[in-house]
Amino acid sequence: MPTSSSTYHHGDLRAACLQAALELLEEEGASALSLRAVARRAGVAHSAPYRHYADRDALVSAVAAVGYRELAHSLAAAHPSPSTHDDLAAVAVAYVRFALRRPALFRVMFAEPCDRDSPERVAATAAISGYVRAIVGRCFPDANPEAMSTAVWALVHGLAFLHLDGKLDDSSPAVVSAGVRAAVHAVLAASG
Amino acid sequence: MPTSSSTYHHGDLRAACLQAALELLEEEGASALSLRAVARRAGVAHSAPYRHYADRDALVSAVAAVGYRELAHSLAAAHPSPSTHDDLAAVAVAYVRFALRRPALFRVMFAEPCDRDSPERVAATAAISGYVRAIVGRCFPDANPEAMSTAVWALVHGLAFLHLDGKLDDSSPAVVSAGVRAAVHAVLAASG
DNA sequence: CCGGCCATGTGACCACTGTCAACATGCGTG
DNA sequence: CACGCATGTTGACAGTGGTCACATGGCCGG
Repeated sequence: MPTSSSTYHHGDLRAACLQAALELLEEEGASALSLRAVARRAGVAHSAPYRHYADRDALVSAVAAVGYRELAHSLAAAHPSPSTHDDLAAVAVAYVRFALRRPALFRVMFAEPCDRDSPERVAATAAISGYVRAIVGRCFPDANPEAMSTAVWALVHGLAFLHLDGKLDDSSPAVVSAGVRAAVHAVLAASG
Repeated sequence: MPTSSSTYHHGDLRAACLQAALELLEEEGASALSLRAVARRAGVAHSAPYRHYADRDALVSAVAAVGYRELAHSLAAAHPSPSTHDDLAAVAVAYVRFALRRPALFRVMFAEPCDRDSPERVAATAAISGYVRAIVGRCFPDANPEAMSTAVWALVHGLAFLHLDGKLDDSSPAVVSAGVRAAVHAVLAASG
């Protein structure tokens, strides 16, 4: 049945499913992310993925974990060790652009009533949380680290979601970047 | 077939569907919000709702719209016309608590790849946006209104989502309120 | 007062999904 | 070399969104 030179056993179906899921998400959107579609794309029977993922949520969690890693990567690429307001704004822009570049993935990461206990997920979010805290420590040495980290992550995360939902102007990457930068600077300048 | 004293024609199935959808969301969670479940609860055939809502998304949009109205109500109840940082923090707390009190509804409002063009939705979000802008005008008369409004909404919205996703401590309402207040004050105090 | 129109509700139907259980295969190990 | 067990397959079931032709009966014109 399989198309070509294929053994009965796939080899690494677990990874293939993950790959297929990411591709589907990118190409067809979140609604196309079904276990059966994943199986089709991987060229296996519709129930084969169950050998590797207990249920749909398990697959989705694995996809989300990949997303967290890629997000962390994008942020790190924006600035190696942000220490000024401008650096912070640059990271914020990277965060929002990631969300707009991979909207379906971003939604899977945050918008699903997530399985908080998935170890992959908690590890990944802990990594992001730690990254934010390190930035805050450098940018705002006098602030309460806990509260300020929360606020910064929330601000950036909120910007991403509002853009994603079309609540803010997202007509071009340039205007998005400018808007994010302006928002970050506005809130940091406002003590009055 | 209908259970009791019922006419063939329901009377106001449109409203009944909406009501049923809200109840389902509250009682069973987002995954239980199906058109068929709505129809069952309203006591009509599974295809009846299609007379009033073109498809599932249309129903969901209507649900989201009532969510927006209720959110606006909760915010207004928190403080009639906020004008200090503390007032603002109180509104932020109300926003986050709304999200935690009605998590499924909140997700429907923001996490679905929304149908941006639904007139009900754009009107509702415009209302919230205007409300935020009015607050910002009073609290931060010197700030850029556009950028500052965006930032404030994003901050509060992000706080809500991070709590909802279990990324922040949400063990009790008191600690949530304290955390939100601390975050808002931290970011507004940080100019350095 | 009555007959018919048409919005509204019905039931059968399709394609699709998640999930399960019984079965087939063949790789790794003894 | 043969056998076990992880891996993949087949087939089935219930539930879902969505469409269609058809039934019903409230309301309006005559």
